[in-house]
Amino acid sequence: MNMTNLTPEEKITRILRAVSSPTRFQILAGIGRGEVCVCHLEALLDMRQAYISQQLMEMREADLLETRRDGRYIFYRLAEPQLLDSLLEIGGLFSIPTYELESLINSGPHPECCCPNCVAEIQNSLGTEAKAETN
Amino acid sequence: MNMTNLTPEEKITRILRAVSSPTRFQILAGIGRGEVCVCHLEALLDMRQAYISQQLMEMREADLLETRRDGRYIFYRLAEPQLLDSLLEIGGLFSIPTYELESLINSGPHPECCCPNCVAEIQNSLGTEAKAETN
DNA sequence: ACAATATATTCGTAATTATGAATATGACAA
DNA sequence: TTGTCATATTCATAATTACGAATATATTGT
Repeated sequence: MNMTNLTPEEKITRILRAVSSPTRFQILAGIGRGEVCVCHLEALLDMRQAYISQQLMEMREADLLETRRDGRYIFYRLAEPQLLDSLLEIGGLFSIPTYELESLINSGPHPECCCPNCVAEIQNSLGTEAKAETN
Repeated sequence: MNMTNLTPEEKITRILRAVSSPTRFQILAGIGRGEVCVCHLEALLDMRQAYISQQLMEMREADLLETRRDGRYIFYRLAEPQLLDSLLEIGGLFSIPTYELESLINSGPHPECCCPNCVAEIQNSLGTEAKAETN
């Protein structure tokens, strides 16, 4: 699909449409400003893996997401993390408290996710925790 | 439809969904930062009246639009005109030139619209034009 | 009261989207 | 090379949405 011959309204609504389903918004927020693997989202959002993959594909086709492969893990990240800020801003215009949306935005590892990112971060915080205890 | 029991993701996507169809985006932009009547949009966008009304209703139900009646005309305006800025911003993030979207945003009267607003403004500019000619 | 005009609503159907079930692929470890 | 795990794809169908045709309503001028 060549996008250069889209009208301006088609271009912008292609983006908007991709985030305008509650499920996809949750997934987008679940990815947050960093990068996460699919199983992370699975644990975080309690959705079936196949379903998450489908929605990720839709957002990827709309150029919202980019991916990086690391072994058998595939990490997703927002192509434009600032999109989250714009969406919070729109929420603000319509009286949606920022903290409500912010609370959906992922940050940090998930205990049930076993991807290298999460495992590393959890080990890390266990370390500092132990170190803190020795004080 | 009581909105207080919606989840945050439902609240925000209710707004996003309402602007995520090319037709509705055109109408929203056609209203612009001021207020216009339905027949204005009819002339501007070359769409059928009934169809425009339907889409206006959808956006009104999503609280995007407000109305004012003046005789047999009903004027629509954005509940939050800043929404346009946020949408342009999102467009910018995804390489949609601002002028492309800006060009869809209505400003000023339409020669084929006979509502009081348009007629007044056109008369007005004819006046200044005539005055300009006398210089 | 009636005609004309601006806008809204209802209804039917075509088109699209959502979403589950099943299965495939690709990478790694043993 | 086989099994396992992470992720992707395909397919079917339920649910929703798009959008035209027809008609209704509200306001104003006559």
